[in-house]
Amino acid sequence: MEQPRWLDEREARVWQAYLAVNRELHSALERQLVRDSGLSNADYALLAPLSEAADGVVRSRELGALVGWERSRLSHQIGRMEKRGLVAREECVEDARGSMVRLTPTGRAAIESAAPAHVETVRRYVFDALSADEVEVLDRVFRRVLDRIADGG
Amino acid sequence: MEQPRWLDEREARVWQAYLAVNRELHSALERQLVRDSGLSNADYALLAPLSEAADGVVRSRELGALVGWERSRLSHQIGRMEKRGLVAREECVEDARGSMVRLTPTGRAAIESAAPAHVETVRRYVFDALSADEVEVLDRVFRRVLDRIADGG
DNA sequence: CAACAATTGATGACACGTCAACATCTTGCT
DNA sequence: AGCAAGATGTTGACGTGTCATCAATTGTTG
Repeated sequence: MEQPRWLDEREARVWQAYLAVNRELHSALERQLVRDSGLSNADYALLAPLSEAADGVVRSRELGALVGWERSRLSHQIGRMEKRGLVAREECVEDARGSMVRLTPTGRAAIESAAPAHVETVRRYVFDALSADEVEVLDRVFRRVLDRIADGG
Repeated sequence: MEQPRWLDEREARVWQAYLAVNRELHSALERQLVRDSGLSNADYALLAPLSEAADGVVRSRELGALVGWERSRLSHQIGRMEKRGLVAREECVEDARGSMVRLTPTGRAAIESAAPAHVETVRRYVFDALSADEVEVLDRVFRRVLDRIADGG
């Protein structure tokens, strides 16, 4: 690392604002979810793709890919949700290493009851504040940043 | 909750992209920090404002305000950093309830050695990918979202 | 000043996330 | 077939984040 290329004033402000949005949005959504339906952001992240799958059954590996989580994180979260009866683990027929995750009736009821208020909250805090042009800029920008991170180091 | 106003296709895509940026950026930065300097994002978040304060001493309450953390989170993190010798707690003279946080020489060495590579990583993943116009849009958008969340409910 | 309220910080319990290590199974190579 | 390499999932340890609660102190108000 030679001469560090520091952030200029505007960049530093935007970076701090990004960190703040992260923090505040995450905790606002978590509070709303827990209060209105007893689900956490982590619960919701898994229940959403499960509820969209045929029969509410998804292979663990694929569920991980859908939400972008590592195996260990996924396994721990599924374990916690299993204890509360939101999902159930089943053996995988095609691949004896694998494990299937099944959405229980309790889990389906939970996500269906949570979704409207959750989406409404996202809309209220985020999309109601944005013009169509701004949404388009965000789309491009987020995708570009993701590409950069994926392109390694 | 009457008719839920669902997100349209583009909004849903952008929301997923936002969640992915969060996830990937946070973990990429964490990995870089831990690898190159043994600090976590949480460590860095506290060391940065401490290193900019006169004498490296900040009252706990104010440090919390600077980084936007709740008291409990701050107290736990300071405790962990104190164990590793990065900061030290001292009594507060003006207010016997309070507690002062002091950056130790070890802590200062850590943040000064970590900062250049960390900033370089933020620049590489984020700001090098953005035009000046896009940075300006992000500035406005982030601020508007923060205002909405702060305006309660 | 006394009583009540608010602020500040610490703590324990528990949820969440990451890493390294492990067991098990599948795949690919020879 | 047989073996090495990779894939899949789980586990334990530990760092991180939130909530409820507590103790101590300060602020406010009658």
